[in-house]
Order: sequence, then structure tokens, then C-alpha cells
Amino acid sequence: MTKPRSHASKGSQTRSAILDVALGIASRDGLEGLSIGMLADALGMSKSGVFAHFGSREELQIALIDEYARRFLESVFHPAIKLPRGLPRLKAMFENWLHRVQTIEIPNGCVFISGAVEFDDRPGPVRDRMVEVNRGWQGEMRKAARQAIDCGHLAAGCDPEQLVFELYGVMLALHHDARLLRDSRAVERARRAFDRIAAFYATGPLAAWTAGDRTTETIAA
Amino acid sequence: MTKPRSHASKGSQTRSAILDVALGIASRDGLEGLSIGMLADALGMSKSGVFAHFGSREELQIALIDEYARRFLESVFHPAIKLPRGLPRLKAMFENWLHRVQTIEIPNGCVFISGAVEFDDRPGPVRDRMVEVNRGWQGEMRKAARQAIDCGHLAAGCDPEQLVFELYGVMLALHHDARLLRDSRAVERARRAFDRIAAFYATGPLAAWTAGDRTTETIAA
DNA sequence: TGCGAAAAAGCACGACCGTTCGTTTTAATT
DNA sequence: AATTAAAACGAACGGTCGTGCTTTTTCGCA
Repeated sequence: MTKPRSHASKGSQTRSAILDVALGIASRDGLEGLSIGMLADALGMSKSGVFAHFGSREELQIALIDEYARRFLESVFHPAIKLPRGLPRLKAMFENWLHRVQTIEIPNGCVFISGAVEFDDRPGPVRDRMVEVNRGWQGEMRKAARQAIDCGHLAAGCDPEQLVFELYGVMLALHHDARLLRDSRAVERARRAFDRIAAFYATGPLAAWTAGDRTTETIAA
Repeated sequence: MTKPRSHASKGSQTRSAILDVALGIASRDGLEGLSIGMLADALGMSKSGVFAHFGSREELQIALIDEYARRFLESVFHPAIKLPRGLPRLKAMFENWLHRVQTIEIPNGCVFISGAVEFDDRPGPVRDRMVEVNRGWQGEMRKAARQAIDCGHLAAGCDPEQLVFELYGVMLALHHDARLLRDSRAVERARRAFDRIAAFYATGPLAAWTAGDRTTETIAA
């Protein structure tokens, strides 16, 4: 009977610690830029000690994608889903996303973006997981957009896929300008772009929410 | 037998050949994913033979950025600048860009995008050149937008920086969806996004060009 | 044709890579 | 406290990396 143990075993504890440190490194240097040796150094552990927790570098990368997705959804999606369907929820998803980008991803980098570029032409399980997680998030956004249309908050002619495409582009441009060009005005431009997109797809002429009503905090119930 | 070529010495000839092959590899694997060893293999040369042409890996990467920029401007910017200032030129810049993305960058990858992600947190001469080249292109787009405003083709209230930010986002989203998610509808979405942006910033209400008047060819004089 | 220069090759180096394996230390269960 | 399982370590392996140094081949020109 070696199992009836509370899941706070030493192994899973250190595994979490490894993932935490590894996420910091992978955010800056990418999933391919992260090596087990430097990770072990950063942890004060031996290479083989770190390695044993994952069995292979690929498994470590996949575990990192999962952990990053978990944190992303926890800070962006879960708080927003408590709000009523339609525009409020969709807006919260964007605002929480923007808040996370400002506080975490611009300073530290984003695994989804660097990973997308690193693995878009590198077939294998890592790429597959990357695609899966990405489709999941875009799917949630599309669903929220569809609900906003059903609620009459967005025009019936609005294509959810088109809307999500444009919102994603805003975030990618924000990352690009803020991180590569170190342009601090990028956040403001992202907000304005969102306003314009939302206004365009809103039911009434330039209706919906205005440029006032803003926050830098996570929006939840 | 062979014609007494102009001052294209053997050295600069092979240098060009190296850059050509290296661009193909770097487009797929990124500037950091390109190694001198595999490059030499792909060329049927020795490592040291390739190395000697650049003196260091960093210099090779910088040379690649310059060469990529040269080709980009040649196929996107130079044909467009022959058109009259204002909306025609701005539109041509976008259409030529889109054409290049479809024919070259979606199949092979884009050094600007992968390089931006790879070096956004890695200070040094490579990053500096990356920023320089990127600012140059965005600057040209802003200038074209400003001229379109001066001509009265775009609304006076249009902010060129905002416009370029949004156009860049469209291209980044296109790359993302087409390359990572292999979504063939991404090109069409990029076109629609551009239409919406242009329509919004146009002088009259939803004036300017419509969804007709399209081409998949490079626009020049 | 021959000669000097340029180009390419060959070789070696230290560093780091992911991974394996046997050992030792630490934690968990009797 | 004793026993057993889990966790971490340390050394080593085969590779690849970028980069020097030396030698050989090739080119350009008188």
C-alpha cells in the first residue's frame, strides 16, 4: 500500500517548483532556448535530478505549455466567465487579457507567442499541443463573440472568426511593439484598436461602450 | 570560356550563395536555429569555409537581416513608391505586402517575425539591427499614411501610428493563423480586416475603395 | 605560364547539449 | 527504529556548437 498519500509528496512539490522557474526562463528565451542544464543551475539542482521529473526535454516543453495555459486561463478566462454572457463577458476577456499582457507578458515574454513562432514549422507533439491550446483559447473567444451576437450586443452580420482574428492581431502587435520596439504607447494603441473593432461590430452606430469606462484591474463578478 | 565577369569576384559570389541558402534555413528555423554546420552541409562546403565569409555568427545573422530587408523592400516598398502619393500608394504597400506573405512568408516563414520574438529580450547588435530595420519599415508606412491624410484621402483625425499599429497586427495575425494553425482562410480575413480599417479611417462615411477592386499581383506603376 | 592573393578545407579546442546509468541521500511506511 | 520506495546526485557518453589556426586548393592577373 504505497499510494494512499496526500498529493503533496516531495516529488510533485519539486516538479511544481521546476515548472515555475522554467516558465520564467522559457518566457524570455523560448521553449527551445530553455536548456535543462541552465534550468538545473537556476534551481540549484543537478541536471539529472531535473531531467528525471519529465523523462525527456519534449515532455518538459509540453508540461510548460500546459502550465502556461493553466495560468493564462486562470487569470483571463475564469474571472470573465462569471460575468453575464454577451458583451460584458467578451469585454472582460479582452480587458483581463490586456491586464495580463501589461503586468506579466510584456515584462517577461509570452510562451504562446514565442512557442508559436518556434514550432510553426516543426512537426511533433510539442507543436500539436501548442496548436491544441491555441485553438482552445480562440474557440472560447469565438464562443463569447457568438453569444454576444445572440444577445443582440453585436450585429448579426458579425463574423466571430473575423472578430477573434482581429483581436488576436491587436495583441500580437502589442507584444511586438512593446517588447521589440520598447514602445510604451503600444498599450494605449491596443485599447483604441479594440474600441474601434468593438464599435464597428456593435449593433447600433458606434454604440456599445465608450472609451470611458476603463480599468486596469482584472474584471470578475 | 566564361565571360570576364564584372567585378563579381569569387568571394562575393559565394557570399551571396551562402546568404541565399541561409535565408531559406533561417526563415524556417529562425536566426538562432540556423547553425553554421548545417548551413555548410546544405551548401556542400566546409564549416570554416562558410565561417570565413562573416567572421562570426553574429555578423552572419546581421547580414541575413539586411539581405531579408533588402528583398522585402524590393518586392513590397519599391514597386509601391512608383504610385501617386496617398491612398493608392498606401494601398499598394499593403497589397504587395500581402502578396509577398502569401507567396513567400507563409510557406517559408518570416525572418522579421521570428527574429523579433527571438531577440526582443536579447540585447546586442543583432537586436539593434532588427529594431532599426523594423522601425524603418514602420516609418515608411507611417509616412505613406501621413501623405494620405494630407491628400485628403484619409480623415484628418487619423493617427498614422495607430493605423500602422493595426495594419501590423493584421499581418501578425495572418502569419500566426496561417502558419501555426494552418488556416487557409486567414488571408481572406486579413483582407477584410484591412478593408474595415481603411473604411474607418477614410474621409467619407465608409467611403474609399470597396471590397471589389482587388488583385493578387504586385502593384506597381 | 607562373606567381601572389584570395578562398576553401582540415583539424582541433573547449563549451554545452540531452540522455543514460549506477550510486547515494532523503522521505514515507511499517 | 527498521525497511523500502522515491528523489536527487555525479560522472560519463556521443553530438553539435562557434571559433581559432594551418594547410591546400583555386582564382585573378601579369
